[in-house]
Amino acid sequence: MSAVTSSQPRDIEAAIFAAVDSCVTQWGWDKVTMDDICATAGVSRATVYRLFPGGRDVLFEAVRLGKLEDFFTAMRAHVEGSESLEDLLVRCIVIASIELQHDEHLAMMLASVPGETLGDLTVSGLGRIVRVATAFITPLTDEFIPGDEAAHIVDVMCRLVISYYLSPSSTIDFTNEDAARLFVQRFVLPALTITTK
Amino acid sequence: MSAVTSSQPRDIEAAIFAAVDSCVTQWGWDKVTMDDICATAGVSRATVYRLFPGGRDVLFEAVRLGKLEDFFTAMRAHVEGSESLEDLLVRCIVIASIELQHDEHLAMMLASVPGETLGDLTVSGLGRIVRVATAFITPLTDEFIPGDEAAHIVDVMCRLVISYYLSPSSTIDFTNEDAARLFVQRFVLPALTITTK
DNA sequence: GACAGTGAGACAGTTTTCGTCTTAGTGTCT
DNA sequence: AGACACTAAGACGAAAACTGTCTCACTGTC
Repeated sequence: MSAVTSSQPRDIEAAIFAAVDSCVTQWGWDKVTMDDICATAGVSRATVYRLFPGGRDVLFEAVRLGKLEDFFTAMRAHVEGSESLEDLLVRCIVIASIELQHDEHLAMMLASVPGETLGDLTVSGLGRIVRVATAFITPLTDEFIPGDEAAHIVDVMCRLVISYYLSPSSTIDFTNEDAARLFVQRFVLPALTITTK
Repeated sequence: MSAVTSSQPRDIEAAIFAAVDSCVTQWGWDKVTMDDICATAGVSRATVYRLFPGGRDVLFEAVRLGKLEDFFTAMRAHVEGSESLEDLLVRCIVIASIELQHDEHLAMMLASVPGETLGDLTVSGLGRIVRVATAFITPLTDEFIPGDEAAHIVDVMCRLVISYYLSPSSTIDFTNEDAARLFVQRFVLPALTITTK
């Protein structure tokens, strides 16, 4: 995108990221080796280890972090400018749920431990997602409720979205806006300790 | 299918075959381990090694042999009763080409060496396919031409079908019956040393 | 109870993978 | 030209995974 005068370290990094994505899509986290990634990226192992000191863990962590940020950045763009807390929450829930359902690969990316199955996602990967989600979403709630309350709400909502994604319910469908709104109105907003605008 | 009085050794074998198929489809030959297969089949490793003494190689060989036989059995059923050598050859070519194109997974299954890519198929896997194809098809040509001549024809046709599958040509499309027939008429039948019925 | 078949897992030998390192090659600057 | 930064290729030992064999306990059937 931007001009790079020397050789293209950005391009190489991007190629590696793309290679990881491609390899994971093809084989899944467990089956991918560093050599697979190097070969796919058309890059030597030395280069990968220099760009990502720490090896496999660091590289995969970087990829997952990138995915997470992409996801929440895109989501934030879609929910920015909400005129009420209710609108904001509903949009977040619906968009996240739809996106998760649409891209199963994403869910694995979001998980913390590489080999982690979707079933195990609730165990260790969840905390991570909740943290990032909180960091990304709470700024948007600033104009409606104080930070600590927002963190609490986001935490709960995040867990619910993931739970309903992993194990859909017949009574609540978070990919449906009306259902999500009804849920927010009944269970979330009344739980607030202070009055919202 | 048939009644089995004791426990179901057939079912277990079938489960293992299905597991191999599933695993290979999901990860490819290279990435599949015996443990993957055992887990997928819901069977202990001891059982797999008892049913397929020799381990991985024997098991995979059995699976590939089964696939090969399925393929050619199905094909033979479709071409049986051809009323002329021309018809027989054309049908074989078209059906094999379509089937190959339709099921890419099959092509890998047909290859001899597990890790073999499609690109390498021409090297070592080809001989195997040609052998089996010859064994399955030549009986059908008996009423038209003598065995040694048939083997020669099948050999050539087999290589051509695979070649055009691996690297399609703009001039000949073996999945098209008319094209295949034209080819047989022009290049194959005239090459026969004796007169066909 | 004898028996055949199975699951679970320990075991050693082998192979693969990881992460580090060295070497040589390439293109860009001064 | 020479210094410099970056890379490919691959050797290397350590760690991990995989393989194939084995034993043992369990579960049904005869």
